[in-house]
Amino acid sequence: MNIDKIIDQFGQLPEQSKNALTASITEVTFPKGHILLKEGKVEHRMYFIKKGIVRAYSDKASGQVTFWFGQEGDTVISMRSYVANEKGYENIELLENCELYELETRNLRALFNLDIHFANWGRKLVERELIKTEERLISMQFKTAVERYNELMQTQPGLLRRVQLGYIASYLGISQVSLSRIRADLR
Amino acid sequence: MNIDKIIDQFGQLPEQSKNALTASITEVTFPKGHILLKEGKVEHRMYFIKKGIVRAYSDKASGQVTFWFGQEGDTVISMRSYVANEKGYENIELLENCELYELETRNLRALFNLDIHFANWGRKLVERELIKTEERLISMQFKTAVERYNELMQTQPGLLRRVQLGYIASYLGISQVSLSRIRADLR
DNA sequence: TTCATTTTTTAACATTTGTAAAAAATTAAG
DNA sequence: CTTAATTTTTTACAAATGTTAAAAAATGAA
Repeated sequence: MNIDKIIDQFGQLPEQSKNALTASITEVTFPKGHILLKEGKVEHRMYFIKKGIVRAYSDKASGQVTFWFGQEGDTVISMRSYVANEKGYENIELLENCELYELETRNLRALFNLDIHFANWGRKLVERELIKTEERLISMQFKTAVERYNELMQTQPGLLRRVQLGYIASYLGISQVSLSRIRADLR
Repeated sequence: MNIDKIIDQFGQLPEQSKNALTASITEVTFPKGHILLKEGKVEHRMYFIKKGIVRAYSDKASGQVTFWFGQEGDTVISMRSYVANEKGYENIELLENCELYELETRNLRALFNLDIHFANWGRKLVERELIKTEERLISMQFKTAVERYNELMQTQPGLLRRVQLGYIASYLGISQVSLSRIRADLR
C-alpha cells in the first residue's frame, strides 16, 4: 500500500501539508524476525506498513502474549511512548519480510503545532485507533472464544493464512490446545 | 470537578478558545437510574462528569455486560457514534444522581475546524481515552481475574465502595460467584 | 525426495469458572 | 423498629479451559 493511500485514510490533507509530511517519512525494509519496537523502551519512531505483517507481543512469566497484528496500511506505534512518554508494552516483531514507512514522532508533533489540517489529521488517526481498540476490548469482554475465532475468520481470513495458530490463540486469549479443540469442533 | 479543571486535563487552551468552548457547554443534572446514552443509537451529545458515577453496559442475550465506569472528571461519549457516525455499543446509566456538563458533538467538530488549539486539544482528549482503553485491553488479556481485582482495589478503591459487586464482576469479565470466591480467598 | 525441524492436533487429567438455587447480609421503606 | 426488597455469599454440580506429554502433520532445507 503506497504512502499516499495510507495518509488519505485519515482525511484529505492539502497538497502542501502532505508534502511536509512525506518529506519526513523514509522507506525502510527489514527481514522476517526483526524486532521493530521493544517492550520497556520509550520509542520515538512510528511506522506505516507498506507490505508485510507484524505482531505485537509482551513477554510475561508465562510466556509471550500476542495482542495485536498489523497488516498493509496499518499504523505501528507505541501509543504509551508517544502519548505519555512512558515505556511501551509491546515488542513489534516482523512475521514476514516487510516494507515500512518510518517517521520520527517529534516530526509529527512539530507538524501538529504548525498546521491545523495536520492537527485534525492526527486526531482522526488516533480516533481510528481508538475505535479499533474499543472493538477489541468489547470482543474480549462480550464474546466467547468460539465467537471470537469465528469473527476473526470472517473479518480477517488472510490473517489465519499468514500467521501461525499459536499466535492466533494467544491473541484470542486462549491456549493453543483450546484453539485446536475449537477448530476440530467446527469440522 | 469544575469545567475549567476538566478542560485543562487535555492541555492549556488560550482564553478565547476556552470561552468558545464553555459557551457551548450547559450544565445538567439527572437522577440515579437515568439512561444518558442508548445502545443502538447514533448519539450526538457528549458529557463531562462534574459529580457522580456512571456505568456503560450492553444488553446481551446472557444479560447486561458492564464494560466501563466513569467518575468525576471523566468524559462520557459514544466513540463509535462520534467518530464513525455508527450506532453505539453502550447504554450509559447513572449509578448516582449526577451533575454533568453537556456538549453537542457538532459544536465540537465546528471548533476543531476553526482553531488549531482546539484541534490539538481534541487530539489529546482522544489520545488519553486511547491509552486508557489500551490499558484495559492489556489488563484483560495479560492478567488473571484475581490480578485484575487486586489492581482495581489499589487503583480505584472508591469504585468498590460506590458500585455494587455484580457490576464490578461483569467489568472484570467474570461471574459474580467467581468474584465472591476471589474475595473469600483474600480473607 | 529425504531428513530434520517446526507446527498442529490429540489425549488424559487437573483446575478453574459458570450455573442455579438457597442462605446470609445489607439496604430501603413504612 | 420491623418488614420487604436487594445484594452478596455459599454450596453442589456441570461445563469449559489449561497443562503436560506425545503423536501426527506440515514445512523447509539439503
